[in-house]
Amino acid sequence: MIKITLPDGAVREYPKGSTGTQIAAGISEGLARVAIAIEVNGQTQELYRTVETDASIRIFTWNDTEGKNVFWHSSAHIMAESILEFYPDALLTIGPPIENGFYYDIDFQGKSFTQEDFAKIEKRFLELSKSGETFERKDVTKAHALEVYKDNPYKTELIENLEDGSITFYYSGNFVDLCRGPHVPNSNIIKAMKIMSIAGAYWRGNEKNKMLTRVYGISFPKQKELDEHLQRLEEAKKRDHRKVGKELELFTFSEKVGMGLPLWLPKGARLRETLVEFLKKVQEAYGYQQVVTPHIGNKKLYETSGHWEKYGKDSFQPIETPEEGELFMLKPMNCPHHCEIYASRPRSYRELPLRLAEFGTVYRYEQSGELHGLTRVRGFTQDDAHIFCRPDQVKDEFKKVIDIVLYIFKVLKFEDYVAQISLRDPEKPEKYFGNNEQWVTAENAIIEAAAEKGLKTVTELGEAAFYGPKLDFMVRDAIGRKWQLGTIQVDYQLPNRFELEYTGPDNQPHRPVMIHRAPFGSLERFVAVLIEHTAGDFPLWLTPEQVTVLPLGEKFEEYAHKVAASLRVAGIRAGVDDRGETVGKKIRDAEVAKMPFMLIVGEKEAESGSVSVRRRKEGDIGTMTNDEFIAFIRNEVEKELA
RNA sequence: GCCGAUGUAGCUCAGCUGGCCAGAGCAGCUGAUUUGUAAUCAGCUGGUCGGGGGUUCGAAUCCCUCCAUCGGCUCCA
Repeated sequence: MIKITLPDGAVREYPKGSTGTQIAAGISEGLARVAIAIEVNGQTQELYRTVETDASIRIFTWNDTEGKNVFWHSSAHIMAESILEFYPDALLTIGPPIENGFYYDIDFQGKSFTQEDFAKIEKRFLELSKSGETFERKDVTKAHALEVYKDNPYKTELIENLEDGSITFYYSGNFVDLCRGPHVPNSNIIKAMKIMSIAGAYWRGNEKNKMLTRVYGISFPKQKELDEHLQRLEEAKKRDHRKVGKELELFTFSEKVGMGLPLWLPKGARLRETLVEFLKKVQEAYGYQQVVTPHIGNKKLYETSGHWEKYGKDSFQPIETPEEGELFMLKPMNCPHHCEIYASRPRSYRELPLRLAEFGTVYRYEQSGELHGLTRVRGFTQDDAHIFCRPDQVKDEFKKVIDIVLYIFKVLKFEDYVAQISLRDPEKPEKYFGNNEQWVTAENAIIEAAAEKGLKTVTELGEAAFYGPKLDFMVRDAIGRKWQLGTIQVDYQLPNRFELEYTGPDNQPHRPVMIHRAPFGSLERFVAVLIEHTAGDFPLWLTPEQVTVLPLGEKFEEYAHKVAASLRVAGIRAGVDDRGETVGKKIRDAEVAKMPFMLIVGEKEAESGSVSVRRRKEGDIGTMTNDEFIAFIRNEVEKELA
């Protein structure tokens, strides 16, 4: 007998050589029915494989990420099998599962594979999956593997890099593929499948290599789940910030101005300003000081900072002054400027931490194919700040920045987030700048700060920047998509390069530590995420226009304007819809434009100095005096920001 | 930058396999209507069919090229 430890710590005994299926069945029949794979001592494997020694195990189902990965990986095999039936000469390369489905990169060798092929591949896929294929694992020698794939340079390359003795093939139906596995017990659990799209992808992601055709697909255990998935995609399309931004007249692009350079329309600019004011106020409370620096900087500045060397090719190229021939760059980063502000006079340890904040607009040359709405642009504004502090202050400063980020998330209702702690790759210390002691201090400061703030974290080794470790916030929006927002990074490189110093209590010069942080990241990207998170239905405090006053006919326009003016004096963003349209039409337009409040004013209201309040999506909520309404809406805003 | 798709009025879209003056709805303008909680009525304006080149008696429709957008690849200080 062997001892099997379950995830909850329970230990059960099974006969030596039990299969994963038998172990699952021992836990419950229901689990055995939905089991997809088993993890044995950290290794995921097929359910039909046997367990020979004591082990701790987990059973994976469709509800686990690992289970989905196995499910989709097997689906990729079946899709490849289907495709090969129609394109026998196609060369397979790799076909992994991804976050939403799977893909297979295929060299069609000059033949074209188009959207017209999707339907027949899907049909064949379902026939094959229904036929109940099993995935049989076979160990093969390297020599054999190379022989089988002698006509496929991609697989040959993969095999070359594998260790002899660790190479496995998987046989399913008439299909065989070089594959590490594992796979589902039987293809018949895959009940629904759709090819989503095709796209070009370089072999091994290197643009010097041949471009392959990447076929994206997704599959599910139930047709209903596929339908729901497609519906979610529809919903995402409806929330697309490019579409909503156009509908709500927030921003636009112009070919004449240039691709990737957003133009903020009045309503978008209003929204953006509100966000800026909001964050400025929060930052002031936390002891930040605003600074302003120019949009261009001498190329030497970026040579000093190291950005020219490392990112010069991703910047707009320097502009030369006509007389002196000096080179200036559109600034790709604010930090060098801020370093110079720090260095503008001698600094004492007493004035640290020094927190310099700027809504700094930067310009970066993104490749044309990279541009995407507001999320990937060539000119954008960072909610940047640099904290210059003593090494022993790093942890406290981190905690304060975390507080700011969490407050923003709370106010904007990003309720589902994790913090990613990015540390050094311990195997490659030479990749990083700064001495070991500094790294250990900074990494521990981040880990402790996150722990003390009770953050849900994941730790990634090797994801740190070369100049320091960082903490990034990933949020899930209202429809479950992940976005990376705020970032906090420790930097040892810049203070050195700029030779920044402060005089310590010992009257000796010391080097400060620098923390880069941007809770929004960039305003452009943040607004895009916010649009998609809220579907354009912004919270009252943030929405570009809060109130529209609707006069019942010409006679009451004067009163309507008076009401709107008094609201504006009270700091409420209000306007009047005095078009010669019916009230019904104006209400409809306001509802469509996501106007939170509509004030209908006619004879009754004009006489009594009141307004009839209609709240978006709710309808008529009764009559109030002007002052009552002002108090009411202020209270609503306060509740949101509390 | 690369692969693929798309590009018709301000917006959303129709215009099939090349052939009468290129259409609709919304928006805009003009006029009438002066409205009580999600679309009042009528009329009008508006398009080098992304730009350029070519094939053809004839091109929005076919071909080439450039530009932009979309989906990916790569990268992201």
